[in-house]
Amino acid sequence: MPERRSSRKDAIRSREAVLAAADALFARRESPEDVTMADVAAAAGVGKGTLFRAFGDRAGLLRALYEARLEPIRQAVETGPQPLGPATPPRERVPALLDALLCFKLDNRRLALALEEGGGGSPYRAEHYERWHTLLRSVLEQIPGLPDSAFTAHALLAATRADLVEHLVGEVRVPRDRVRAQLASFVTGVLASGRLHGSPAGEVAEKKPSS
Amino acid sequence: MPERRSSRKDAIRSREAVLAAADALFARRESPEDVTMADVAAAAGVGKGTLFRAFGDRAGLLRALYEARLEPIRQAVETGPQPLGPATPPRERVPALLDALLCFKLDNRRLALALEEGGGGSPYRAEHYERWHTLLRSVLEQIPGLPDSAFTAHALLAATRADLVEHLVGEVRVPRDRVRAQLASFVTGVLASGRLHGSPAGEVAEKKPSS
DNA sequence: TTGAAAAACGGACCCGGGGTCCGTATCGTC
DNA sequence: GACGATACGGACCCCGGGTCCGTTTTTCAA
Repeated sequence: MPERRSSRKDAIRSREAVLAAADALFARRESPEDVTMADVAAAAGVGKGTLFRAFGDRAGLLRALYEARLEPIRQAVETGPQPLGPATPPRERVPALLDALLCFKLDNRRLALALEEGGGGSPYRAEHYERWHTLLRSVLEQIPGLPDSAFTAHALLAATRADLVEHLVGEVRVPRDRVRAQLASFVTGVLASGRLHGSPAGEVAEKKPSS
Repeated sequence: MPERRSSRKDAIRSREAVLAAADALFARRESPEDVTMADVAAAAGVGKGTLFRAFGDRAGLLRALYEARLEPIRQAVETGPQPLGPATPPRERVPALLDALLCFKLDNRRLALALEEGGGGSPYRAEHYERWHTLLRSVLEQIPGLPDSAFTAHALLAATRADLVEHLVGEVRVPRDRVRAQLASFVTGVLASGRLHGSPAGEVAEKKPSS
């Protein structure tokens, strides 16, 4: 599987060595922030210069790792069978998407954590977030009765934030399947609410904040 | 209002100078991470040593600022009148609480952002989060039909995350009241879903993740 | 095959920011 | 006013991300 065209083969080997080493390191170490770039370089048997030339900066490395790991799910979502694929009816697809995302973060806790917090500024500017949000939004839009699909998409995605997942699984020690069930239940609730009212909300109580 | 007992008055003056300076800086500067400790010290007319003795570390300063700002809301929630106070019926209090929190983050975007991301590890270990979560959880518990109040509380709080708020208001330029309305609507939906089923969810589709 | 230009390598180096240390200044008490 | 206790401040240390450049490897044309 030839990857980078017009790249020297030693460059490609380095790149892959780094990817593998970083993956291993993030999986092994407790906290993402004590995986240093020098560590990664050393573990990959490569100089720091090489590492930074290949990925630009720390965020670049994280992104590359993340995308690589996410690829199968992306495929399944874009062109796969039910319940992730495009042919799935919205009410079924939304929970499936969120469950898939949750599972991904459960399986790649440290990595997701590293990307979302250290990833150079807001996670909301990352294009992988953009992708999930756009997708989820458009699927939600096909469900009648939901108030604001853009915001709802944000809110649902927020329920799968890496640090929340880490907190639940790593600190509170909630078992994996329990978290999945809770999220599923929450999503169900949100979707079900659409059944009740045509277009709720609108006015909100008067409020005079301190500032 | 005498604050710290058994502290020398110059210490108190320094402490307050720092608090004020930091507050101003975080409000003025675009991104929280380009407010440096040295900046704060300089702006307060104080040495770095003083600053660190007073607050321990960066996270400590952020926490102190945050708590100070949050104090009025805390009061209103613990011993205040409706709709924030304890006498409010749950179905009404939950949206009020979340709206108050949202407003707070809208009014203190940079600060909340700084605390949540740079605040030394997971925001979920911070005791102010703990407080909100415990409170929200207990109020949710009084509403029959909601699946798992602990998780629901997390999920609702996640919808007010500082970086999401910042994204919506600062990037997408959604007007303040719109965001409030959207959140309100979302919360309404979540609460309403309890009306439908006694104890939903439970089983979740089989899934074999990559790892 | 070869030789030279292009591309990649690697680690010494730089820089900026969080946090510490300790000699000096201030406070508070007797 | 003198002395112990406390706070001050900024020079200093450390560590991690990112850069630079002399050296090595690859590639390709002659």
